[in-house]
Amino acid sequence: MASASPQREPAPPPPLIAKLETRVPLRDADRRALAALCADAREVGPRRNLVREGDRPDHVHLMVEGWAARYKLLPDGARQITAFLLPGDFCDLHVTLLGEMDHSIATLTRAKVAFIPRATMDAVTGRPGLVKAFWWTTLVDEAVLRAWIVNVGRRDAFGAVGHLICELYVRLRSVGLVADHRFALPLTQEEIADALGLTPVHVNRVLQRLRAESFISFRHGLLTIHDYGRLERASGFNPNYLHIESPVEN
Amino acid sequence: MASASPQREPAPPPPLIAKLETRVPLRDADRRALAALCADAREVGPRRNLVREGDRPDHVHLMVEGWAARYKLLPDGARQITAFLLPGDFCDLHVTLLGEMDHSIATLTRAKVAFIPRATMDAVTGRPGLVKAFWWTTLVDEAVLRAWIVNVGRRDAFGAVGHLICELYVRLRSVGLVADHRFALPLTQEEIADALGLTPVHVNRVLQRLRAESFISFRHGLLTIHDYGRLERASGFNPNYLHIESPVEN
DNA sequence: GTCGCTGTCCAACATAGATTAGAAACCGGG
DNA sequence: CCCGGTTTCTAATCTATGTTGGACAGCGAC
Repeated sequence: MASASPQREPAPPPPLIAKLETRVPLRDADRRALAALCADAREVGPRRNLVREGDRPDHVHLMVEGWAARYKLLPDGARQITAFLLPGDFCDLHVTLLGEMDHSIATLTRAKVAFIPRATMDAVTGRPGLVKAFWWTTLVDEAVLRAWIVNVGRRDAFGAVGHLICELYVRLRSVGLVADHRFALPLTQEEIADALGLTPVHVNRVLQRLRAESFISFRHGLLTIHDYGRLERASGFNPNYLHIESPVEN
Repeated sequence: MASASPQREPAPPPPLIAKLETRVPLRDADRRALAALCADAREVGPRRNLVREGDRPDHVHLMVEGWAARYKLLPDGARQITAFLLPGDFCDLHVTLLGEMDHSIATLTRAKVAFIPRATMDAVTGRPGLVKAFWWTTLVDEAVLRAWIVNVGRRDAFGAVGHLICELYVRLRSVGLVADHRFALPLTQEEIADALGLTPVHVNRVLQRLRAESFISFRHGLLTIHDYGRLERASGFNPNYLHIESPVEN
């Protein structure tokens, strides 16, 4: 299968650049350096490991298209997903400075992933403008992690699922992947469960309820939010932690 | 009360420098710049807010002595602690690049905190060696957050408490705050509960069990681990995510 | 020494969510 | 169009953890 989804845009600026530019000003040279990073992206099938805990990968992975997840496995086989990686997200900027991977990363859907040699990465990291830009993305990632801890630790299942949906909605919208209040959510109920520390059957119950009370509809991987404000309130979502601030009316 | 705890060391190198130096080589000039940051530290009482969600603080806070916590409040008043801040930890490096605080920070014990003006911070951040060093700390913080998500999401209360104890043990040891297998743990059972998404009464139950099965003893804010290996195994703790690697035999 | 506060501990009871098992719907491939 | 593997959905049962309420211990202030 060469061409994948029915709706597809030419998207001249790679999502990474688009994302960085919403917040950090980039020079032309920087922009070119970044574009080069995204150049050589490989197709990867769904449910493929990109790196595994314990690896010391010699290159950094960058999502160009499709979804991936960061996860940890427990001795008893349980899995906890700690992040969903969307187009424009680095998978493992860490390896630049940290040694060994402390978690694994796998694609969820078929995806396009850029494999960036460590050396190239170091070169880019040499540019003062770009270290800052990358540091910024790291800080936002951190903020998302904090929000997830709250989600898992103190919200009930209903609130947690609602909150996750709101987050994905805002993040995807900021990358232009939301049309109206509808977006592709290629997640299995089990994957949602693993992200929220729940059981697939309980996620199912919650999803039923979200539908029954007409917050959302979700079929065939397409999710529609019927009343965003109501969902936001019901799940105590506050987008401030995503630091998208001024959507930069460009 | 002027002098607090019985055991206290002169500790000429501020914990921040000690911490950074375990991993990133620093130049003399860098070291001096860092020392300057720690210079003007103020005493702060216990349970004082340093910053609150929504603030746009004009300076960065750095823990020099004592404990603090990062937390979020939910609409229903529940609290989730997302990090414990120990000596040498920055509280809010974020504000350098992110705008508004998306969470609050409060001291837990009486503490010494350096208030670093944003301008000073920017100057320091200008040094290539130091941006990297700071970026490294951010990456480790991130790794800790991921471990916490697993803790809260997929471990049962017993495992979670055990895991937290192991983490604090290793982190404190790396800063020289552990003698034998005993260290000061100035946390209330309620604070532990708020960190793990549990209830104070259930934390109490778990603590009882940890004592009954002689994993630890914990009285008067002093915690002793009786068999570290066993506790590590029982709680599925793997220190790899702290990236302390070579404990730098100095 | 007593008061008042905070933190620990304890017990009885309630419930959100886990577990297990299986039926139905869906999907890609031959 | 059928087949085997996934994913979704349901129902019945069980359990870890939450809730409430109250006793007790430690400790600083007076």
